[in-house]
Amino acid sequence: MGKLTQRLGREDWILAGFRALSAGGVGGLRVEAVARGLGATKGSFYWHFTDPTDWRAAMLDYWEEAAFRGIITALQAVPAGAARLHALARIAATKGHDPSHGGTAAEPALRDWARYALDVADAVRRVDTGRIAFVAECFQDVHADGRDCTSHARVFYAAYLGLQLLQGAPEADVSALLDLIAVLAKDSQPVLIA
Amino acid sequence: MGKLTQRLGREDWILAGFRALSAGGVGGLRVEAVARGLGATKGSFYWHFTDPTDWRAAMLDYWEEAAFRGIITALQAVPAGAARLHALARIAATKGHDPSHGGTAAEPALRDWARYALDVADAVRRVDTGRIAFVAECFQDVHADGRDCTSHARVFYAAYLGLQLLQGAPEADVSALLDLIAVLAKDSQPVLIA
DNA sequence: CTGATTCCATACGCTACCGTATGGATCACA
DNA sequence: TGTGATCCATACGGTAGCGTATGGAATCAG
Repeated sequence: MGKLTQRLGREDWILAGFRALSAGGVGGLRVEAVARGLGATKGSFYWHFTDPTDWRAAMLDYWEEAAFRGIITALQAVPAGAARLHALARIAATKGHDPSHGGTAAEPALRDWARYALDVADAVRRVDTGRIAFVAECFQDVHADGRDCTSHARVFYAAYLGLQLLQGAPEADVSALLDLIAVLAKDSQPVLIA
Repeated sequence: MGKLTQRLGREDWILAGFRALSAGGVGGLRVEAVARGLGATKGSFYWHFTDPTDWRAAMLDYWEEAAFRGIITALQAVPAGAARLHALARIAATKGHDPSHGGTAAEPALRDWARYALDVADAVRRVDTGRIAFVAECFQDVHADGRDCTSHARVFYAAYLGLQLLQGAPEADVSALLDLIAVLAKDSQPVLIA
């Protein structure tokens, strides 16, 4: 979590913001409430941030960086091809449930937040397209011909998001995603984009 | 929308609640703010409801009924089999975008609300399992053998939810879902639930 | 140790919302 | 038209959060 110092930094407030976000949604991002959770007062807050708006912007920057790095760099270690896709399925279905890192646990709430704030929507869109592009590369590594796998990747990523929403058992989600990979990879026809 | 009367009924407040929910999320469900939107004051509210809690419970009942009826009764008219699955894909990818009915437009916000309120989570879970069961029936009609299609249905429904989250072009979503149906229906192996 | 800088608690006025109480407006119906 | 029931606006006190101002504590440089 935060450092062991008594004095707080911007990052402490940002991480506390993610905790509040995942616990209470966008409505939980209140200065004085989070301050109580940190054992501080808003005097600290208004030292590190000019506004709650400033705070939220900092959270957004932090998340966009972490969300993109998170899943993808973890997979760079796995050799390309089918193995990487399988690892992706396993990570995707399990990572959402660990509350360690603020950013990933708060992602559903952030996604809802995106519906009311334009800048949040932009950040989410950038992360999504980046992830989909990466998944498309994974599918292309499997097929080894030059075709476009964006549509497959998009459906797979959508299924991942949806399963996360359905809050089912992680093992069942893993097998469902693995099955979906198998079924999509077996499909030899390029997808028509009508 | 509401009736043309000046006096409001419970349903007017419920529908206004859905409008506020989809416009501003759970944080938008404030009595006095919604009252202003209705050209009324909270005097009316506290006549029809004892609490904001009472209000939200009524909204939840209303939604659970409408959300279950909505997609499914629209499909009972279509003959069973592949045609029904295709119609489902088309409805699923387009219905989310029309703001006519409060309940369907507010569904994403309601889904987020479910993360913080237990009763909302229960209602959403009931609707989801009902819809998945219906989709499973559709897949079974296609295969015409007795196998369990719940896993396929779950993945398809998850993809539908995810695509809705991704906010892409409706036509692209339709084709993606149709493609997914084709690919899933082609799959002759029953899915292993590991 | 001392001065300067960094960081934060406290106090204050302001706004928005909640919940209740009460009187008045409007409608149904005879 | 009158009368009871239905519906609602207004007014009030209470709570919670925002933003600022100000003094003081913690920390670091020298």
